[in-house]
Amino acid sequence: MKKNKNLPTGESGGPLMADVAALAGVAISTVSRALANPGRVNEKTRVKIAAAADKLGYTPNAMARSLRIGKSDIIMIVLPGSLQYGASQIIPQALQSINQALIQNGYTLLIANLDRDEISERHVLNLAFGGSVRGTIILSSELPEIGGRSLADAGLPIVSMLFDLSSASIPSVVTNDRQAMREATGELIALGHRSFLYIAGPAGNYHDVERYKGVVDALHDGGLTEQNVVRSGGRLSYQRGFQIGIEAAEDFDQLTTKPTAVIATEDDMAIAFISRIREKSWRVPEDLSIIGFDCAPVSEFCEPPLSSIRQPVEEMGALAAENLLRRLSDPAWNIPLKSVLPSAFVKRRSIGPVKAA
Amino acid sequence: MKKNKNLPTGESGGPLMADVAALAGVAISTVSRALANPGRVNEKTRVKIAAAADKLGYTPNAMARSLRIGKSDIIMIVLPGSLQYGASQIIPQALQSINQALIQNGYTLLIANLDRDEISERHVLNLAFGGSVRGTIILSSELPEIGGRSLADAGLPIVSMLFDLSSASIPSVVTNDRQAMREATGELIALGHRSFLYIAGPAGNYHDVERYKGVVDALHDGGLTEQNVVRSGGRLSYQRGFQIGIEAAEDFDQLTTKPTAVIATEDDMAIAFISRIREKSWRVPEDLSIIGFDCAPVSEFCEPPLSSIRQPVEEMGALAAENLLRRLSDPAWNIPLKSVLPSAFVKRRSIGPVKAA
DNA sequence: TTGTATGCGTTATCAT
DNA sequence: ATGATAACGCATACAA
Repeated sequence: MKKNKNLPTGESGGPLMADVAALAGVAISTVSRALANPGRVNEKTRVKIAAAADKLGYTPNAMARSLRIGKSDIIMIVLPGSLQYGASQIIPQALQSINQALIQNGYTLLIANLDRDEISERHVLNLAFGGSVRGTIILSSELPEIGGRSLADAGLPIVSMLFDLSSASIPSVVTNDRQAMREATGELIALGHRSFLYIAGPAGNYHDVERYKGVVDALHDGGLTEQNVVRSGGRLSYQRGFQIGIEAAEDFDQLTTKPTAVIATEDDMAIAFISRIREKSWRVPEDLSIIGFDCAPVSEFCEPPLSSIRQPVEEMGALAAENLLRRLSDPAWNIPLKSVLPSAFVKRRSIGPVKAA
Repeated sequence: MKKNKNLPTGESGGPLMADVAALAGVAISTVSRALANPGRVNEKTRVKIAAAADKLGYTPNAMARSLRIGKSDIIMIVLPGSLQYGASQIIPQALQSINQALIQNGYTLLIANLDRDEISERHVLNLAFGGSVRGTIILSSELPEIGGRSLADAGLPIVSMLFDLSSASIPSVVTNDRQAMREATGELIALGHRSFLYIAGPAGNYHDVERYKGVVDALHDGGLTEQNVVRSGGRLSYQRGFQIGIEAAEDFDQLTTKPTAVIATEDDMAIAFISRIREKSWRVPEDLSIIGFDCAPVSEFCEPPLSSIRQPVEEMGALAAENLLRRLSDPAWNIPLKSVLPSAFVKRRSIGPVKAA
């Protein structure tokens, strides 16, 4: 293993292509071909080179290769914030399926920002504009944008997931939040509920907006209006789902006429709400029906098991990754601007008929 | 913005240092200096160059830079498997704090694997040996190792976190699992419990082994022996924590003499166990006391709120990152082989005095 | 202080 | 089918 002498600094390097070439007794360019286009080299020399490479434990330098060919194999994932979405696990689940698709095609996953502060934003843009990255999957309603640079202008293929960014011309893979919530709320109405508490996510957040629209749709379906719903929350981010639920329970406590059903934008809120409301001797679902959203893994082990809406997270992740990969291998192909995969209501014991007055 | 003509393929490139140099009317090397060592260039030219760079929206090519200086700013994280550790969120929490420390120092976080299959292992090793990566943080008891290559031999600084790999000479940041579990079990003994069900993690897993040792320590402290504990589980990975809890509840059902306290290696197991056992009309803590481990965010909203052990995850992540960064900036510095940050027992309503017989 | 020239490790073009 | 050589974009030793 020849050491390269002029290494400016840092850890010592491993064997180079030149070392393999020397050992195999061929030119560097032949080694390059043998490794990349095995078909365009004599089988005998190919074997010889492969043996040499193996013996030396040669691993190609990815950066040199990327620099030369003008593209890398790194896919950047831009997250909306923390991975710690309480119990919901939506983001980790999404990452899981994305990663699987990427890695099987030889790509590498770079997590760009778990926080959403300025230093992280700048970081994202440097990566995007700095040539290190081949494409981007974004899970956020806002594109990183700072100092006149926007992620959209980095010349990289972008796909969005979970958030509908199609209006910004970014191909998006989403679920039918609105319709799913409409159906779920419909179930409550069918059970006789006429008065609701809606526990909201962050004000203006895409999911909160869509899901609340679904609630209103259902109200209209049932001949009701927004008058029938009281909103709570809207001040904190999804990362603080439990806290939102706690505050909603306090709000509920203040209400003079109590709703008979509670609809949370997300499971964490519902879970914390139930916990607090039960401490005040409210029974679920006898006194109060409650539904969440996301079908957090823990939701079926709650007391009572939480009715919720299951998103096809893995399918969305896989499709988003698939779309990006196809676009990368065929720049002429246009990713569908919007793909919608359906969610499903999962009925559990947290809802029941409205209490007879 | 001059287009570079010979781009082999792919997305069009942005402005280069040469473009900035041309616009500013200086040599490329001067631009390089102005951007990297602002001190070693005339202030006037520096301003001129900065203006030109800004106007063109210049972002340095990270790969070219890395190739030239022989080191990258990418830190690779090797995970034990899925991010979806049920509700515990330990891994995501760790990632969060690591990322924060890294990004503030100009480093980038690369998630090497979300699964732990062969293709991922190979991927990890290619990254490590391929020069793309500067250092590694591993959260796993097993070093990627395949085809004669081991992550340990990549010539990269490695730090471990959550898992004690100090016996393999890898600097590790861990918590005192054993002692923490000893204290928690001691609490149960102090409450009068003499007969236990231990819900085990994966057989041979570092955390399971350590924590169980702590249980045994406590038994001895109290003049008891392993005879006083029945083990359940040990067949599934932590990713299936809920499933382990379900099966433990079934095991419990079969026992002729019932333990009065249950100790789970991890919260998910405890949560699922409680859910199932309550369905069979067991009351917690009146009939049965239960503790978990990790203090999952959701644990305080369980019914009843779950007693558990809180690990200083963020502190561990920060320290691991800090150690790695210090090592990178000072190769002569030796990272402490083992750092132990203490966990703390959090007492909640899931435990109580043993029922009078 | 600034410019010139060389090389990082690889791929691709062009001869042979 | 293979080899010599020039680039990819940047940083640095050295010369001016």
